[in-house]
Amino acid sequence: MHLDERERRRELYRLQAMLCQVLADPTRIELIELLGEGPKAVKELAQATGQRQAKISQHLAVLRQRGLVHAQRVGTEMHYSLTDPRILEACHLTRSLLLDQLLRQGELAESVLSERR
Amino acid sequence: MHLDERERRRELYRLQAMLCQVLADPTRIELIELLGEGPKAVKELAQATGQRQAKISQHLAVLRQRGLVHAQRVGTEMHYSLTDPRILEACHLTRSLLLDQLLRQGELAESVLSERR
DNA sequence: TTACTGTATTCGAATGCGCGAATATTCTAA
DNA sequence: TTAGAATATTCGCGCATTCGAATACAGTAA
Repeated sequence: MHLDERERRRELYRLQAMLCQVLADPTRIELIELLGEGPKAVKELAQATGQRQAKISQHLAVLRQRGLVHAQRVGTEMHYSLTDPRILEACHLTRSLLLDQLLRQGELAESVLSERR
Repeated sequence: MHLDERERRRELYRLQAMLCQVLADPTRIELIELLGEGPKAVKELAQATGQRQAKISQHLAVLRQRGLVHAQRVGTEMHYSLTDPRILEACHLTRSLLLDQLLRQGELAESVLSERR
């Protein structure tokens, strides 16, 4: 199957969108952050996030299917870890982008307020 | 309204997820890439992507509402531009992450194939 | 004014996602 | 083998998202 240049770029954008979709959930972001500290069992993750185990497993399944995390059996537990530290980097970059946005909005709000004084 | 530490972190993750959600669409990624080259009119963007104008406007509206792009009237046209070059950076980082993943999968496929020889 | 170009919005249908609840699976220890 | 702990999966509902089609709106030029 041969794709021309535009189709190849489109396909890449499609895959990239799927990757971003995985990052587009607060629970999954939290899981990635926690796994950034090192491998953890499902139970630990459930405890740390305060979420029900089934929910955590569901989100871990998504991360697993997309190849962002790796699971390993240790006795009766499953230990999850990030497959690539750059996943954490990507999270941090989008977060700093977000913080800048919030900051700018804050400044905007302040300047609007100061104009009214 | 006072939030404790955990709630504040949760709220941040929620906002970050919303930001990622915006990046989780192939058309929007393409628009961001195009706007990375400089400001462009809606018509240009529609042409460059080969998508219908209404669709482009819809996606631009999403980007606008989330503060990723800025719109400016120029005569009868609307010129869109990125509000922050780091948006492009974020796109590029997730893309390189994706490419690494694809590469690794490719290597895996190759090693599986070579084992069977 | 009218006509035209460029852009935005609305609507409805189809699809996809996240969640809780319930259930299944897998491993270990007795 | 049975019991129990840890984890995974399935199902169904409510909600959000995307798209095309149609329509509305804004600015310009005649």
